[in-house]
Amino acid sequence: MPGAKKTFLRLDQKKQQKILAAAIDEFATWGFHRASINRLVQALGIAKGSIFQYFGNKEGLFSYIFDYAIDRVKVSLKRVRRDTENLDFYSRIRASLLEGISFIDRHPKLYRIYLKMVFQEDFPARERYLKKIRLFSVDYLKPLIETGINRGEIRSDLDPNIAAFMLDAIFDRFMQAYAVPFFDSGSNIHGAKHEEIRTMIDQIIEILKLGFGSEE
Amino acid sequence: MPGAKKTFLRLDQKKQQKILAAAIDEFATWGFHRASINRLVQALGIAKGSIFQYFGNKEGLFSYIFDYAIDRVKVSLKRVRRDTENLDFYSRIRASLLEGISFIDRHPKLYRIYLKMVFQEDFPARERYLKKIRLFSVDYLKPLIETGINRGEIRSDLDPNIAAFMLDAIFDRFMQAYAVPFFDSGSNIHGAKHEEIRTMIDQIIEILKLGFGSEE
Amino acid sequence: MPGAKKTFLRLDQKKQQKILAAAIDEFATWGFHRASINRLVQALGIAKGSIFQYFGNKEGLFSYIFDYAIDRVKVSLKRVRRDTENLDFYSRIRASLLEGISFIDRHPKLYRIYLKMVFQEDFPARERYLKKIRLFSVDYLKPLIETGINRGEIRSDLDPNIAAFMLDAIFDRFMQAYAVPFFDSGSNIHGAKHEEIRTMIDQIIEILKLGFGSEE
Amino acid sequence: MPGAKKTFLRLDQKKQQKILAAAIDEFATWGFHRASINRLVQALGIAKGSIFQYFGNKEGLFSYIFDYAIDRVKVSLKRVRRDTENLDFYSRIRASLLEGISFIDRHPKLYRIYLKMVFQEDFPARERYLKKIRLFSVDYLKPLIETGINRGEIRSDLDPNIAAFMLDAIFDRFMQAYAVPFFDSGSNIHGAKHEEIRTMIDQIIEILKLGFGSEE
DNA sequence: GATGAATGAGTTTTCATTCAT
DNA sequence: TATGAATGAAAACTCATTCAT
Repeated sequence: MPGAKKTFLRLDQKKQQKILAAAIDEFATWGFHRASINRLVQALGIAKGSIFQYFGNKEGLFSYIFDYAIDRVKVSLKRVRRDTENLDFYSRIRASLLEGISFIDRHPKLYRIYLKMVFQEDFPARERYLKKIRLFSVDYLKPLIETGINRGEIRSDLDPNIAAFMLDAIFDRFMQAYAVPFFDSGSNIHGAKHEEIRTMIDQIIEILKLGFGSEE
Repeated sequence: MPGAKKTFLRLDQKKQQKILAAAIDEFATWGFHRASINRLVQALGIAKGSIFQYFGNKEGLFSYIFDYAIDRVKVSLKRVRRDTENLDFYSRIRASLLEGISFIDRHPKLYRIYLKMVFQEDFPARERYLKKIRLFSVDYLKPLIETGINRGEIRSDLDPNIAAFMLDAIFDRFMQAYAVPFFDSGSNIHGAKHEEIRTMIDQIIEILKLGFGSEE
Repeated sequence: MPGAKKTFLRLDQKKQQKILAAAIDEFATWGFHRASINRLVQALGIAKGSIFQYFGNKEGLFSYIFDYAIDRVKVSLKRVRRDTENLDFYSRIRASLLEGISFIDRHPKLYRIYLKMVFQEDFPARERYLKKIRLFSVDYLKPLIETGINRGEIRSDLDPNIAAFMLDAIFDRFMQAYAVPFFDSGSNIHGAKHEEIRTMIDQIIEILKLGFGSEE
Repeated sequence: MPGAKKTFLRLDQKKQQKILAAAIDEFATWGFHRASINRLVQALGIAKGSIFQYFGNKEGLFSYIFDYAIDRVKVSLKRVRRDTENLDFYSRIRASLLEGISFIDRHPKLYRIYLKMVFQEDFPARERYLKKIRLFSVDYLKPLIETGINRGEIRSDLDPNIAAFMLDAIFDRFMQAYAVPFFDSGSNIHGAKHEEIRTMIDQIIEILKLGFGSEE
């Protein structure tokens, strides 16, 4: 049911973009429940009724935003996969991590929406959204791992599911640490120069190599 | 300023416990902003004004709950540290991870409150709360790592800060994955039998050993 | 910021008038702080939210009422000034006093709002409102006095500022005495027949003539 | 009914004074309705129930404060009357005005309570309080005027009631202007050096002499 | 198709007063 | 006599949604 209505899609691109940007702003700043349609239309200078005509209700609007975000990620990772086809497993993971933080840099608000969605359990239709992400994560990592095993870069006694979980966990936590200003110093990585982050990633890759790959 | 007033602390233990439990329930279910004092007093069968006499305002109530949660964690980890004093570094990390998921089993609501707090950036006085946690995490991990280095269980060329970050990240992500019903299957670990989790932890420990310790 | 929103100004005149009247009633009866939006919308038979859509908040509503009152006074005094252009100074003051009590007769509630505003020091944005009045009082009295001095009706050694203060004081206190049911009898003037008030004014004017004008 | 109960009067003087001072503070700052018993007992560090045992209810407390204020004024003016017995009428009025502003300097809070009481018409039992003041004002001014007429300092064709009204008006307005920070500059007298105020008073006295006394 | 006025249940917070201890 | 916990009505304000124009 939710999502964009034809009325929205018939608008000219410029207006669609404007509404999209403002809605992303609102949800990223306030989360779903505290986001205010009042404030949104105020900022946009359009009628309140229009939003409901375009998206049905608040959730419809959010749903559209979320699908848009997923699309951005998909496009982004597809490019990495294609560009790294000939590299070894660890280089591909490394490239993916770099792409992850690059994505946050380019779309910080989209990532914040995602984070809020994951941890605010009372989100409407939260499970449907999460399923989309899960499928997507598996879709992306599983082939990488399998190719790695086939090529002998990962020891064959490692359960691919466990490997996927670990990679997903590292991925996720690394991005969280990068996006959320969690710590002021010490173990914090946000604000660190990209060089330092690259060093961190290299260390992680090193550990993965030792842990995943050391067979002989 | 916020926290429990004398008024609350003077109540008999039974009533205090009842209110504490109901408030934890409310915040864990709804997060801070969507939690409703109306609903809370309804559930408790007491007057609305009483809550404000006990805690000053909504934030005061939350603050009290949060401090209570931190105390639980402290007690919990202090025990682990004491009980594992004579074990090697990796065994201690392993014990800490096990204690972490045990804590979630015993206090699932407290952990959910914590998660929401971390990712809802518009939380009132969020930074004050986060500082408490950060200090605490550093207080706990740093000595463990240093002892490990001194004992030669961790290679000396590893930056203790990086090590702390990685451990904190693994810790945190593992607990998140355990607490949040993120995935329905596959790489999900929530709902997995404790046996399987133990196996996962063992694998992680193995990787850490290889990554942190392999010096010679 | 505060004042009427477009939403209010777009309503049809009849409804605007009805709301205006009811709000004046509420503020005149209860003052700012004790005025109740609940009671107001109850009396009007409209939804509570509407008032906030019209005026933003309670202060916005008050602000609108106050500006309306100032406008009434301005119109009223402008007329006096124009109608008495050719009269001498003392006749003009006399006419102004008469207009003052006539204004109270026509708009008793507006005057009561004004009085409460002046003496309730914790009023929000009280200073902004008072500034409006002060400017207005000076704007009105100063030219009158200067013209009087130029025409030789006021002795030239009288400080115009002192004269303005005295006139303003007499003006103000006279109107207060007229509007506020201060005394039940004796020195009270409220409820006195207009004839008697005219006599009082004449005596005051006589004193002013002797005090301000006796030069030779 | 309202006023202080025996329970209050039996307290030792120090505690009575402390409560009196705190209550004056509260009422002067917030007016009657916005004054908070909660805040008062908080500031005093005594039990909330005590206030109700001492004064019955909020109005009883206010009533006691108000009576206390009237007493202060009475004592103050009685002294002026006695000290100026042998002076002429105008000197006595002059001395009274000076005593008025001196009273405000010594008891600014009491005067603020009075002002709020006069203009907040929904005050409980407001009329009873006002009657006290009226009687008092008449009691003070009438004898002064009559003595002045008898001594030939005031022309005999002046209605003593009108004279009393005018004096009361000037008195009152002058004190209001002194107490309330009404104007920022120009015609404002608050904050003016006492010297300047003395000059103002002298001019007013001069006008009164011309207006009241010029008989021959 | 666009508008925006109307709605009313919801929110947190304050407060004078009562009364059992 | 003193205490202070309990009360609940009242306050200002927000908001997603509806629907007549």
